[in-house]
This record gives sequence, structure tokens and C-alpha cells, in this order.
Amino acid sequence: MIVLSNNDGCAVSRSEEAKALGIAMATPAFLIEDLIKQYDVAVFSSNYTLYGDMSERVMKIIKGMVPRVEVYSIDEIFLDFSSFKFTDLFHFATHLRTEVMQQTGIPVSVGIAPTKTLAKMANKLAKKYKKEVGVHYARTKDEIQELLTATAIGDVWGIGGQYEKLLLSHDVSTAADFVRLNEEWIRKNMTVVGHRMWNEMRGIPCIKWDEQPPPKKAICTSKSFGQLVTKKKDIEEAVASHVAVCSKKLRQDKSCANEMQVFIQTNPFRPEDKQLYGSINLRLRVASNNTQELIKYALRGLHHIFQDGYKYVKAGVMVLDIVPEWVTQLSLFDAPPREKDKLLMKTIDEINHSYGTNAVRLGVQGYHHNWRLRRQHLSKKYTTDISELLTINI
DNA sequence: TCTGGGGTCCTAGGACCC
DNA sequence: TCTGGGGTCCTAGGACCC
Repeated sequence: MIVLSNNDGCAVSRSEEAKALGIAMATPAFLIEDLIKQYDVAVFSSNYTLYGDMSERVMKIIKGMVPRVEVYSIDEIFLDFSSFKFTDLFHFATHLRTEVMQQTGIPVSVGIAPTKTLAKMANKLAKKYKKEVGVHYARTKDEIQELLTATAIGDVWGIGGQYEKLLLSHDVSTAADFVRLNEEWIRKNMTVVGHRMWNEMRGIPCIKWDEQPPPKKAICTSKSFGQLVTKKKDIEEAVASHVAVCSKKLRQDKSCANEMQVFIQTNPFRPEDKQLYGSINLRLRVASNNTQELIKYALRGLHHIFQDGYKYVKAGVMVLDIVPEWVTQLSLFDAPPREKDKLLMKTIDEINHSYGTNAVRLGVQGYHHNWRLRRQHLSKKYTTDISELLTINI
């Protein structure tokens, strides 16, 4: 089984069997069509509504069992055991795993260690080698050393492709090799970030604990079109729709943006086409999270960067310089009916929450959406849409 | 025909201030 | 021969994460 990225582009999630077939991470789907047919690989478009809902369920169970947690991503959560009354952490982790499995059917693995970086390593080991147990605990000096030796340098949290290349060229192939490196060398070649990882791996916690996610500094919505687009009207619809998503997220965060960026792009994988990347930054007169107002800015910006005669593949909107709603500075010459607008946005958000995103939208967002994403292999929203409930044939 | 999307942090260099 | 010292803010580019 594989799951594809947006627009059914690349394989971004693969079952063990798919990996065994040689399907590498981020392989474009069109390159493996034959393989898919030959081995009857099950293919799914990504379904973030479903994943988000299942994630919430899993996190909720864990939050109910551990008082201090940090949700790190859609499928990862850090647990703070430092003030824990249970001494048998291994046993507790096994119990936690069973609970999650029983209530959601989702297998999880648990890594326990003195720092976040080591815990991530232990987790990887738990997942890789201890599938039946699913828990790995590295506590003593020897256990930590063993963990470091078992971890390839490229598998360390914070070591990406570039650093991996650099380190391999210096004969550093495992985390244990890395820990033995000279401190100054690390500081010089890998900045303070590398230095932090070095300490973390030696058992000294350096990565802070964010129990509630810090407010966002930028929010971006961009998507490839399902097909190449040449008409300005289609791009206007897409840009307006992206703005609607950004503004909704701003309102959710109780934030406003002072600046906006709009960008459009041709397909760089088609060298036979004329290429263009157009982008423009717009300063808002007054910080806002109002969809209608933000769309006006965005379309004005689009007008400046759009050029006829190109085949566009993607458009995006980013809002930046984000401030909390309550610190927005009004302009001396600004007198729109802000309270009324706010009520309208609130109502639209509520309706869309109950009846599905886009149940209510602005006319300029369009209706037919010639540019919409390809999602040919979409699974159902089993857990969030009453009309897509799981059916069982008996 | 066909190649994802959304973020963060750090550094160096330039412009500016007194 | 010779041209200060101590700062801040901004941006672009590069690294990373999921």
C-alpha cells in the first residue's frame, strides 16, 4: 500500500511491502505505474481530514494518561516522565500502547530516554527492531551507548541530507561517532544547532519544551493545479480560495496579519515551457484576518505578477507579520464596519464547520474549479462525515 | 499527461543608529 | 603611516523538521 502526496504526485507513505518492492520515498507516481499494476499495490490519495481526526483521538488518549505532553506533529507526541510516580516506565509504556491500539486500532511505538533527541532514537529502534514490543528504553550509560552505536548518522533527528554528507566524509557514520567529535569542530561546521544535538546525544537536554504551540509567524496556503492553467480568472479563483484558508487559520489562532505574499509559478519539470516565478509582497494598511479584505489585497497583487502566455502549475498565498488580534493598530483613516465584518466571518466559520469546508464561500472563489487538485484515489472521511461512515457487509 | 505542502531556526552581510 | 566602537534591524540563503 502507498499514500500519495497532494495532487496524487509522489509516494510519501509506504507499507513495508511497498518498500520491499523498491518504491523509494517521494517517487513520482507516474514512474511506478507499471509496478503498481503488476503487484496490485493499493494506492490512496492523501486524506488530511481523516488523518487529523485519528491523530486527535490518539493524542487525546495519551493526554489522559500523562499530565505533561507536547504534541510535536500529526503523529508524534513527547511525554514528560520526569515527575512520574510510576517507576516501571517500560511497563507503563506498554500499557499506553495497548490502550491506543484498543481504542483506535493504531499501532504506536514508544522510545524512552533522557533527552528528546535520544528518545526519538529509541523510538526509531522500537519501531524498527521491536515491532512486537514497540517500546525501547535507554537509561543507563551502556544502554545509551548501545543506542548511539545502533543509529546511523542520517537517522538522527536534525541531521538531514547535507549534514549527513558532510559527516560521512569525515568518517562519522553512527551517532556514537558523532558524539566523539570535537566540540569546536561541531560548533564551527554545524552552528549552534549541531552543538545542541551533540549535547542532547550526550544526555544533556537542550531542546526546550513547548507545551502549547507558540503562535505562528507565517501561514502559507499553496497548491498545484490538477492541470496546467493559463486563464487569469482560474488563478484568481485559486488565489481567493487560498486566501480564504489563510484567513480562516488566522481567525482560529485569534491573529491578524500585517503583510501578504502572493506567488504564481509555471512547471519547472517542463523545460519545453517558458518559465516564470512571480511573487509580490503587500503591506496591509491595517492588520486583518477578514477574508474579503485580504482577497482584495491578494487580487491586486496577482494583477501585478500575472502575465499572459504562460502555463501555470501553482499559486500560493502567505500571510506574515502576524500579531494577536487584540494588538492590531487601527489606521487614522480607516473606518470599515469591523465589528459587523467580524460577525460575518464568525458566522461563515460556524456554518462551514457544521456543513463542511466551503459550504459558504465568496463568489470570487469560483464554482467549477478547473484548477482543482487531482485526488483519484481518495479514501472516505469515515470518522468526520456522516455520509461517509464505514459500511460493513455481513 | 504525470514530480507535495507547511513550517522553523540560524548565519552572514548590509544598512542604519549614536 | 594613518581612518573607532558598540549596537540594532532586516533580508536572503541554507539547513532542518513532519
